[in-house]
Amino acid sequence: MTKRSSSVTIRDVARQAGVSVATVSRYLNQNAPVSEPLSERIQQVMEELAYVPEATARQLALRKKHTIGLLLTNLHNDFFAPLLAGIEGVVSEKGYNLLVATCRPHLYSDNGVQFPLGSHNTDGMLVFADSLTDEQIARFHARRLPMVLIHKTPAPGVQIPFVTVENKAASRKLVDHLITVHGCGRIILMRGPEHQEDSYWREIGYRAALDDHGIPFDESLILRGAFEREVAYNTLKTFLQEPNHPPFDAVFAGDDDAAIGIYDALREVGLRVPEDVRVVGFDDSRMAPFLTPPLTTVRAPTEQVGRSAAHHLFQLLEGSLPELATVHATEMIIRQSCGCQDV
Amino acid sequence: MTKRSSSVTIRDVARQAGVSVATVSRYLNQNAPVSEPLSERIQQVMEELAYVPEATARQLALRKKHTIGLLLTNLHNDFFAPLLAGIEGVVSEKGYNLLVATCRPHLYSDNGVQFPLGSHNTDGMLVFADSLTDEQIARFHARRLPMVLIHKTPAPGVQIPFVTVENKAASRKLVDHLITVHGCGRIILMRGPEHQEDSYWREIGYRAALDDHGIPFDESLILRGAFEREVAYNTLKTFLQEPNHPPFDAVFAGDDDAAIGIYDALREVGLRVPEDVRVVGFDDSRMAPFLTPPLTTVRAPTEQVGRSAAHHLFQLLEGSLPELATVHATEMIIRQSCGCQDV
DNA sequence: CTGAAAGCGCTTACAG
DNA sequence: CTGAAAGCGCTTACAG
Repeated sequence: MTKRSSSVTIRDVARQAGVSVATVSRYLNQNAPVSEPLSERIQQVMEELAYVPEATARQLALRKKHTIGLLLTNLHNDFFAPLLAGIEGVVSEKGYNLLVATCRPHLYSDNGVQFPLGSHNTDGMLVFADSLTDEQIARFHARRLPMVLIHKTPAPGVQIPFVTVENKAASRKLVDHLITVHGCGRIILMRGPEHQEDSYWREIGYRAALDDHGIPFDESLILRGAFEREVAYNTLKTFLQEPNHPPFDAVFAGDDDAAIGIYDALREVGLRVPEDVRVVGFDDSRMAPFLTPPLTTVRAPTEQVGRSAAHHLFQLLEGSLPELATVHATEMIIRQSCGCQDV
Repeated sequence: MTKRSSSVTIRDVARQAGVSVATVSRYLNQNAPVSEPLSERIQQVMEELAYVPEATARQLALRKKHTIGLLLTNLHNDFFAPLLAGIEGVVSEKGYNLLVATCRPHLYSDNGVQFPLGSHNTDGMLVFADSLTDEQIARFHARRLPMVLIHKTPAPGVQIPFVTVENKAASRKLVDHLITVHGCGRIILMRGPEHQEDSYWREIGYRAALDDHGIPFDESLILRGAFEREVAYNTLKTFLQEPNHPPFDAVFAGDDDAAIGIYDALREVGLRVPEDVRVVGFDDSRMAPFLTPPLTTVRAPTEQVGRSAAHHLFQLLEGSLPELATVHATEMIIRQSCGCQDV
């Protein structure tokens, strides 16, 4: 019952068991032989004292944190649940800890910014999309912090493994479907966040599809959606309230979450999906099949992306080189919001 | 360019700046006066060397981790996204780190189990539902680890703050609605996980409503749902395949996620919601209003629960005593799955 | 197989 | 205002 600290340390158990701390440490880590009798004494004392090793001391001595960091842009999208589930699964399987933080680097200047995650508290990081700028990523990389990027490609020449999803071809196919099968010609594109890669490639796919059919690109049909339900809702609402907005017959929502906002905005002005306007999304979130009408979208294996990313990070930590680029396949899922009948 | 470690330490900057490490430390923490000239030198050297303080060393010296732990049962339910968002918000606002882990204590014996989270790596823990047994909680509590329980009440006599949601009255009202307004009399209850409190109180509410109307409780109408979509689906499917299963006219899904599984199972055997069977849920997840038909349910302020819990934990860490019991109000949300018309 | 001792990178009385 | 030194709780050569 000492005054200074209520917690029992390795010294306490060593003293109590009549051995050196080195021996206790060895027993604990099973990394050097310890005789039977001593082992028993130590084990017993540890239980009596309910000893639990102080992780930070161990981390300091070993210069290894045994934890990986996950940097996200936010948590307000159902997209993140499966991503987290995938990551957490492999992290815990490896016996590691998972530190989760959100970070919007574009929001604040670089001066004196202390990042929530970095080499000071993790052995490696999973960096989602735009949670870090290219410059910040480069800085971490220069200091040799193991990283893998998720839904984000490193800057040219920077060799950081990344795992993402096929965006362009799938988007092109989706928009092509709208054009070819449903005769759409005035398709609104609800963009994702500025400078976001998924957003970028989905737009490229959209443009390619238009091009394929000789439909001119119309800037007035490009709206800001941010991959967020509320934002998409508000943007479309504003667009619709404009007395003479350009005509349109479909909207490519950017992602499923935005599609929901779009459904709402459309409904409020009495436009029916898909009769009056066709809507398609991206992600195939858990919700997509249950919307009214069920959402035609692109399936992205988000949980799998989480798992791959985590695996690759561990490969890095273990000294082997994972593939630099991992692009998971996506698949068009036809449901009814595009105008198709029940499948 | 030393061999041993690529990272620069406080000694390096002290040496380079021609001051003692104590001074660097003081400058860093701004907790003791440092003269202008030295401050400038130090600042400059820190930048030159790109110095970033080693968190673990600091944690060890201060005996404070500056991180809180969140223990979950799993991540495969959309319920967790808003919970995490609420928690992460206040944690990062406080400048703390968030360690996330999942844990199913009922699955393995207590022998030699090393918990992923505890006093060895956190300053305090947020414990969700049954991620820990009462006994395990008691053990952590005995060692004075600050904790707040989420959607879980401490064992009798154990004084640990908890934040949860009103389950019983809301469930009673919901079931009463089914009986009174829609004339249901054979209502299936899809239970949540075994021994789970939310599940327990929702059942109590269900029974109370039955009682209010003199409807006898029928064990054969109680099904296992686990608050999981797949489980609920399978259980109901099995039930329906039984050649002479008891008749029923409604199902109280336990939670919204289970409700989705129920929709599916019902649809597959050609039963329509709400015409043939009424369905109600609990949580009011983001998905609920978009289901077909829109789900009548109970709104639980999950993100707010996350915020409260985190706030209370910080109060504990700051030495003040938060309220022991925080029960957030819930509210019945009538939509169409119960048979009501568009509201 | 076991122990004494140095070291991991910080902080903070204590003395000046 | 500043520095020398002890301490936080571990691990691991080094010597036996």
